[in-house]
Amino acid sequence: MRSIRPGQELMAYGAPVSGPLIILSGWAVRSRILADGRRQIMSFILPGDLIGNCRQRCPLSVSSIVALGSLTLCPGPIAIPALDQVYAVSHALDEAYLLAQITRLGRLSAEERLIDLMLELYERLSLSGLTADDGFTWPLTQSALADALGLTPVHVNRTLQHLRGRGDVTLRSGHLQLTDPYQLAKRVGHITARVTGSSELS
Amino acid sequence: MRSIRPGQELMAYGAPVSGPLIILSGWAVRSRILADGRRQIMSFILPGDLIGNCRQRCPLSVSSIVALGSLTLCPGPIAIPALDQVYAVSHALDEAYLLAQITRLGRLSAEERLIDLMLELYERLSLSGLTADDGFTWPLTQSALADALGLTPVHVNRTLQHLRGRGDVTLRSGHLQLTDPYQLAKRVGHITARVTGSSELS
DNA sequence: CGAAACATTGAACACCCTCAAGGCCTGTGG
DNA sequence: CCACAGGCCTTGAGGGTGTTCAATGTTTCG
Repeated sequence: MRSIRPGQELMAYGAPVSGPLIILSGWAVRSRILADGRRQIMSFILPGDLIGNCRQRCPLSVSSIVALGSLTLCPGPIAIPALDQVYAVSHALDEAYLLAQITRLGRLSAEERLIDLMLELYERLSLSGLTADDGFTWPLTQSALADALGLTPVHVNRTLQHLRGRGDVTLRSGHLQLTDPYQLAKRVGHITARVTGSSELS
Repeated sequence: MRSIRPGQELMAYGAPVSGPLIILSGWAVRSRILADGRRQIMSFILPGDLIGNCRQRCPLSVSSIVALGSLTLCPGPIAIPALDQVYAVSHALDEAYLLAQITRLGRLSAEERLIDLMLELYERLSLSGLTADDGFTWPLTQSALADALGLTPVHVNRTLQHLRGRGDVTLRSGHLQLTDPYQLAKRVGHITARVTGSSELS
């Protein structure tokens, strides 16, 4: 098990991938920085998630991975046939979340993007039992949210206030509370990721 | 080998994935349609590309796949250990292209998005020998481009004319010609996808 | 207690959208 | 051969969503 400090880079863009890691606690982001400093967050990595899950020889990282807060992680087991399915499902879910992110950025309004992302995080954390009473720990700054949603921090702030004003969410001191997740999902047309026919998840 | 008509759906969203397929000729798109009719194209599928490349049990499709023009394809070989690496690299490249798409949609301007996508398609087709003299067949309507780039067809049209006006590209009758790919790549900070340490690609 | 990071607010502007109309090209049928 | 229909592309004018710049308030932490 390893401990990581806030802001530390777990994996650098273009660097060789050493091996699979499992996040035990804390959040991280997969991101890319453009030449002029613009940053795009591709996806969020939550407790229980697997990273560095590559099958090709000499894999290179296609994104950098940065710890949002303090993080603990441990090496993932390799070459255990019984875990093939777990790795495969994990990989498929990762892909599904990337597709959801593309749809958010390409076709949703700022308000829809925020709600849709909150619902995705809520569902993913629920699978690990990290939610309680439709709420969960929220370590994201508005600036990080902006980089994930393709917006500016200023506009994220205004959109958040709009959501608070409508009573859709309660967000303060690192905790997000969804007033009515089902109703929100219906409003923005949010769909839950599903990658296998049977109901075996994660 | 199978032939597919223009507009035909190869794979439906949420439907079981039957098995791997290889595109022999023609282009297709991975897309998702929202409840109100908005469409987002996640990625383009080019000749030589592999689809339905899932390892989990009972895989469900997380996007629908639609033929852009006429298409020919054949089933991909399965359970041949020697091909594991090919499948792994194909999968890694797919992921890299999704990340590139996320960055395009989240942080690039309309003009940058267009150029960046053109360069990606150019590079991918080059790997299959489907380009000649910095140009290639261009089967995309402006409407399809808009759905891929998160823009409206009207604005795609205006942006294209701007590019033509600057002499960056020549686009007419189904053929795209890049005036100076290297210069364009430099201008928008485009980076070529790379997923393995050695120089074995595709 | 002071500094730094984060959140909030206002005003002006830009990029891209919407709506609507017209032009071009291709294939089809009379 | 011509008329017509249906995609697709093009163009204009006006409006809205989100940006930029800048300043102030708030929280956190050493």
